[in-house]
Amino acid sequence: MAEGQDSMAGTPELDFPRPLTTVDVVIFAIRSDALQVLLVQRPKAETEPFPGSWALPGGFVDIAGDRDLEACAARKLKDKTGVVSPYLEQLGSWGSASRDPRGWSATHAYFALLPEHAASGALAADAQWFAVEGEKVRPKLAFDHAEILQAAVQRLRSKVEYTSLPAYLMPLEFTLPELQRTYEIVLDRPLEKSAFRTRMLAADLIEPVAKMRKGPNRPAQLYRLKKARAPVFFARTFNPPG
Amino acid sequence: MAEGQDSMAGTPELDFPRPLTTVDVVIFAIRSDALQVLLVQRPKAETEPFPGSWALPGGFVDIAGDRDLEACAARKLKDKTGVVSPYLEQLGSWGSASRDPRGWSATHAYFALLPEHAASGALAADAQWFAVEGEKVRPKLAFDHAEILQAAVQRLRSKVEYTSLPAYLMPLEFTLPELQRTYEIVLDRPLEKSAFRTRMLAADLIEPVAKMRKGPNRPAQLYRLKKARAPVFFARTFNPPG
DNA sequence: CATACTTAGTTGTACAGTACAACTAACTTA
DNA sequence: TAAGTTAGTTGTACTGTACAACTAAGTATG
Repeated sequence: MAEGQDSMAGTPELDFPRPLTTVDVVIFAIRSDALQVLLVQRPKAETEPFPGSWALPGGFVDIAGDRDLEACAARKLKDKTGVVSPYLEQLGSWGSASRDPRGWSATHAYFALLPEHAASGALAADAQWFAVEGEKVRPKLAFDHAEILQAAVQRLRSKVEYTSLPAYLMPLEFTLPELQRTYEIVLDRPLEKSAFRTRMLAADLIEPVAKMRKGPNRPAQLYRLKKARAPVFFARTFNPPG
Repeated sequence: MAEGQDSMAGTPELDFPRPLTTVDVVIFAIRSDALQVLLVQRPKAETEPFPGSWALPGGFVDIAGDRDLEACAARKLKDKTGVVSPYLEQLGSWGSASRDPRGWSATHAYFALLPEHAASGALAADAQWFAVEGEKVRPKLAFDHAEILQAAVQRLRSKVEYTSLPAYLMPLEFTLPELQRTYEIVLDRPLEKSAFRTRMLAADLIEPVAKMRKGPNRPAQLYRLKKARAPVFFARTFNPPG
């Protein structure tokens, strides 16, 4: 990067205007059999940009308190949901002169996956879950957050095609049909049962626990994630294109 | 993100310290039958951080001149290589209190793919190509640029497994064996000839031109990219894992 | 208590795309 | 004309999925 390269050689000049720097987090969970995302309502004071609008949780980097960007994202996540260490992945950054009325700003966007039980915990007062419909949510979002959300949904859907990411949306113990249902909700299309089972069991990702999920019909084997598993990558996508 | 959420409600306070904001570009090309990356030497003045070290091309965002982050990355690329619109993709961002001795800083990293002829053009005086060895280069890099380079190489290798990205490293006209060689250089492993040809020809990515590449042995069919082709995604990786 | 219903899980065949290997084709050089 | 090299094709095997029919195990209902 050569920080300082743009300034006078030999006399680094750091005294120029800097962009605003923020971090935003797209927090996903499966709730009510649907993919949902957590939004916060912006303060209603007219001095604020987009007063009263819904927005992604986030805010300025605190250069005194935040060690790095990921710690900043984790802090915002914890502030809004109380959740401490879920799946957290960097999504990308958006920066331009026009995205914030207060001036040139750049945001570092992350996305997080929460299991349902974590998503049902104590929310911040200004936070609320919204169903993802297509690649959008109902309310009009502040800033360029609709674009960021769209990128997050696309990234999630794309990775779900060939990774075990949805495992992070599951409770500690779950059945294979439940995991398949989560895949189907995220991908918004049905998957084939036997191929799904074969793939998941071959992936060395989950292990059976000595319990069954009882229900109104045949009980299902319960599984849990093998400990400390990074997401698994599959060599193929699910339904071949064309 | 709710920019401003961290400040007092009703009285947005923008008068707090902001991180330094930079953009860095990892510029790849195939040169001398190897994957190479463009580095620049930092000014030698002792007032600069990492004086004389090699670093990724980049620098501060110019909030007066740069419309957005990508325009800023394109500007840095053009400054160093003269190249105007190659393949340019966002890689990620790195930000922490410690990565720059001048204070809390965040960089937005991009990576670019250049065809060899573009990479051989007029370089900036402080710029030079280095072979990528493994996921590193020989010289010790300034800041956290070794880490950024490593992420770029990993991203490139990973995407090459299932996309047509290497097409952007090729000249306007090329043969299938040449394209395969480019894949092999990036992946650092040999690929199977017939499967490679089948995949590429089935991808509707390239079209033959009415010319042959002459050489000391059997001539090869020349192809070119179909116009305005976004990268193609394949449903499988090349060599199945395991 | 038998039967229907529902969901869990298995089995078998077909198919697509690649791996692997052997082959043919076209050119140069000696 | 023969040898060497690279381009390009062909055929068989294999892997993982698609598709569909099947069996298994429970509940609900008469």
